[in-house]
Amino acid sequence: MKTLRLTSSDRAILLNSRFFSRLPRTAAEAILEGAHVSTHEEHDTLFRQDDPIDDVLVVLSGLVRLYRLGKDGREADIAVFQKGEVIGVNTMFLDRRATANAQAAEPSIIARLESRKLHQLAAEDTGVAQALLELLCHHGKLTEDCLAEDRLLTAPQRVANYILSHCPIGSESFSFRLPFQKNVLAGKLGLAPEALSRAFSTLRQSGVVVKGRVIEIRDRQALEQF
Amino acid sequence: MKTLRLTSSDRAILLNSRFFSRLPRTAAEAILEGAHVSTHEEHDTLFRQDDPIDDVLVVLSGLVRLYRLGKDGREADIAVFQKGEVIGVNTMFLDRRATANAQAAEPSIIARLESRKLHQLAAEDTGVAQALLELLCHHGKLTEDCLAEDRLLTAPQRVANYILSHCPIGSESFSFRLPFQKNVLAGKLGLAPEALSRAFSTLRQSGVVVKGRVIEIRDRQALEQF
DNA sequence: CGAGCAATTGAGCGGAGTCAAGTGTGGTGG
DNA sequence: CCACCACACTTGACTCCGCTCAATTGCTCG
Repeated sequence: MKTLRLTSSDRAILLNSRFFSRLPRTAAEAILEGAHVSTHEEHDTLFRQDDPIDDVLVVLSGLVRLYRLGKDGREADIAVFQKGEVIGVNTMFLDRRATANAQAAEPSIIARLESRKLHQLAAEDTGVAQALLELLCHHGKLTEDCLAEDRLLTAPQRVANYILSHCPIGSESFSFRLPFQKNVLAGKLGLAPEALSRAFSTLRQSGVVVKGRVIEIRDRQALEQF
Repeated sequence: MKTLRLTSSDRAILLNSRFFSRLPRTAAEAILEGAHVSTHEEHDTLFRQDDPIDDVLVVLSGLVRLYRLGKDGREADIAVFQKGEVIGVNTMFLDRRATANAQAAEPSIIARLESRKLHQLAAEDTGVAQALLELLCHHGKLTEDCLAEDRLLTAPQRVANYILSHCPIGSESFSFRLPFQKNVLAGKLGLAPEALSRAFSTLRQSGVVVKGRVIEIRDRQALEQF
């Protein structure tokens, strides 16, 4: 892992991200001041549970998996972060220690912002605080969604849900490309890879065709009531 | 449900709560200005998913269950709130609509704060924003814990965990009283009531004795490695 | 063309949900 | 004071979903 300064395209990605776009311009500039970039190969560990954390991470490209370890070594995914998403804001306001492990699930490029500085900016500028509040609420809702899905839905239902969440409203049939390996999707949905595979099989009879990473939906209705 | 003004003991409970105690004094006073109180019987619904939400709720006494409904009518608990805990901050920064249902799981007294006002205070005073940030991070972590436990632990392990989380560190044997009905605990742990019952049975062989709502632990070691 | 990894499929098992019956307990009223 | 009822909880029997392990297929890239 090498650490470098930001290129101008890095800056562009950051400034267009959901989080930065809600940030006051001056604050955004200030944070970019001390920012660095690191590159990682697939399976690189970014940090481990209980590690002290000094940076907030932003995915510039690639994919980061956040997971916890069970006593037996099994892994449970908490979240998966894609381009433009922010990791580690939680810890900034807790005890500054990671609550989970983070691992690159693809070759990835990561921006590192000084969390001290961000914290300080939030304490000076309510605009920054506001952006952080919205970010946290959004994350919170996603985690709650995940928890509810785990408890209410079967594997095929979860997968159907996931597919529908990628469907533009109003379209009856459509197709899209999975943004990552099926392995990762399985983790994100709280399933073993085999279970995901079987779920796709089951959904075939509802008009879902899977070829490689491309998902094709023929009958949206059938999916919705699954 | 009747709505009243705050009594002085209500104010005391609020001001001692985790959230208010982190709030600047003037802001706390300002919020209490427009606050009201409502009382609810067991099973009363406080709000439903997708309801527009104008108030942030604080539990003064009793218990509030937050849950989502599956298509088949099954319920999945997202969180359970006890005295002093705050409900509905998330929605304040999203679309102001409830992401779940809330129900009194006991006869309960609830304080209602104007979320508009709280939101405005957060936009003026970074101290308020800071308190909200900490609150959200704390909630976020709890939800993540929950998700990870669901995915990593069996029913007896979850129960063992719950018991240990109520154990003062360093004590080898101890006992405590469940703060609510087993029914509610089951929901909180994502279990059917029967599964909770069976889990307690299993844990008996590790030195857990359950009598009514009182849990007694004889051998902490045994629990920890369950 | 072959090596290696991703994904699928099959067989078997175990955990937890469901339904149904039983046990206990606290509260009410005779 | 006791009988009875209501309700929380427990226990049993059964089913089913999803995990595990293992074998196979299919891809991708050297």
